[in-house]
Amino acid sequence: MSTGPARWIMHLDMDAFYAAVEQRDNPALRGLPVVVGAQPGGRGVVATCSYEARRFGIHSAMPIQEAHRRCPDAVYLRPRMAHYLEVARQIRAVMATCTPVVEPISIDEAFLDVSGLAHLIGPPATIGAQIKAAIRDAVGLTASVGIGPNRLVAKIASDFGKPDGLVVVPPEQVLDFLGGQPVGVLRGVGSRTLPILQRLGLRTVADLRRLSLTQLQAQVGPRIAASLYQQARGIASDRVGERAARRSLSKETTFGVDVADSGVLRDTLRGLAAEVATAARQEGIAGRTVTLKIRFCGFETHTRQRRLPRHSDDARTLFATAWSLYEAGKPVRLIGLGIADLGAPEPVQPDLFDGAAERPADNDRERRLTVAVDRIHARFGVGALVSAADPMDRARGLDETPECPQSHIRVS
DNA sequence: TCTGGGGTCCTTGACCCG
DNA sequence: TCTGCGGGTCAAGGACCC
Repeated sequence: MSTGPARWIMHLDMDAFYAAVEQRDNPALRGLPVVVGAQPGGRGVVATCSYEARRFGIHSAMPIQEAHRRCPDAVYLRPRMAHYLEVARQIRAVMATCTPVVEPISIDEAFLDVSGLAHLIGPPATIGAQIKAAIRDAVGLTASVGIGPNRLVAKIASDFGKPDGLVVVPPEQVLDFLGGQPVGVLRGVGSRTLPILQRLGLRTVADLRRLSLTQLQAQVGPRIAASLYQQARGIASDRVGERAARRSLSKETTFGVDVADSGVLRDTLRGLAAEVATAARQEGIAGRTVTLKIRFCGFETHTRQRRLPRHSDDARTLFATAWSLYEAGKPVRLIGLGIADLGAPEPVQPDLFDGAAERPADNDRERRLTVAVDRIHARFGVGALVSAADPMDRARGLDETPECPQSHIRVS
C-alpha cells in the first residue's frame, strides 16, 4: 500500500476571475461573452474574459482591438480592481479556514500545503472538493484545483482541469501526467524558448526528457536548461510559505497617443514619482536605484538607471533623478519610474542638493507638502496636479528640477 | 494584429580594482 | 609604469509570469 507523498501541495486558481465576478454581480451578463480590460478603440489588452468570449479565440493579454475584431458584440468592461480585491480577500479567508499554510501568488490564485489535512478530512480529492465547495458557498464563484506532490505538478494540474476542475496527480503518476503535456506548460517556456524547442521537434514534456542536460544547455542556455531538465522529470519545490520580500517597486503609464511634449512627459513622471514615493512610504521601504523606463512609438523600449548616494522614498529626489536620465527623442508611448535595491528610508542629508541645504523646519514642511500632494494624487489621479498645482509645486521646488546630486552619483 | 501594468530573474558588456 | 587577468558591481535589455 502506498503511503502517499511526503507532501500534498494544492494550487487553487479562480476561473476567469474578473469576468466571473462581473457575471456574478450582473445576471444579465451570464452566458454572454464578457471581456474585462481596455476599451475597444483605445490602447490596451484583455485582462481576462469569460469562457463564452474564449470561444471566439479571445484570451488574456490579447490586444483589445484584436478582441473587438473577433467579437464586436462582446460586453467590454473596465476592471474594478478594488472590488476584485475585496472578493479575493473573502476567498483567502475561506482558504485560511482550511489550512494555515497558504501562499497567495496573485489576486486569484494561491498555493496551499494540505499535507496535514488527510487525517482530518480525507484523501486529496476530498480536500479539494471541500475547498471548492466552501469558496462557491462563500462568494458564488468556481475555482480550479490541482493537487500533487509539488508546486509544479499542482499548478499544471489546476490548469489542466480548467474550468471548475479538480485534478489529483499522485507521485507515481507524475511522469506520465507531465509527459503528455505540451512543453509550453513548463515555467520559463515563453514566446522565445518555445520556438527553439519546437524547431528541435520537442512538442511534449516526454519529448523534452529525451534530451540530455548538455544537449539542452546548448539550445537554451545553462539556467533555463537546468530548470527545464528538472521540471520535465517532475522535480520541483514542495515548499509553501510566505512570498519572498519585494525587490522593486514601479509605476508606469501608457499614453493614449504618443507624446512628444517634454512638459507633458515631465508632469507625468512627476506624478509617477509621487505614486512610487507614496507606495514606498506605505510599505516602509526606500530605493537606492532609480530606473526610468521609456517606450517610444514603434514599441522600442529603453531603461536607464542611476544609483543614489542613499536610499530614498522622497518624491522629489526620485523625480529629479529619473528626469535627469531622460533624453528627448522620438514620441513616447509609455513612461515609467521604478525603484530597486530596496532598504529602509534614510533621512535626507543637507548636502543632498547642492546649494539647497534644508533646515529641519524645511524638511518638516516638505514632508507635509509631499503628503498633501500625494493625497490629491491618490484621490484624483496623478494628472490632477498637472495644471492645478503650480503654486504648490513651486512651494516644494518640484517645478524646478532640483540640482541632481551628480557629484554623488556614479554614472556609467 | 498590436501589444497594459507590475513584477522577477537572467545575460551581457563596461568598468573598476587588486 | 604598463599590461593582463579575474572578480565584483553596475547598467541595460530581454524573457517570462500573472
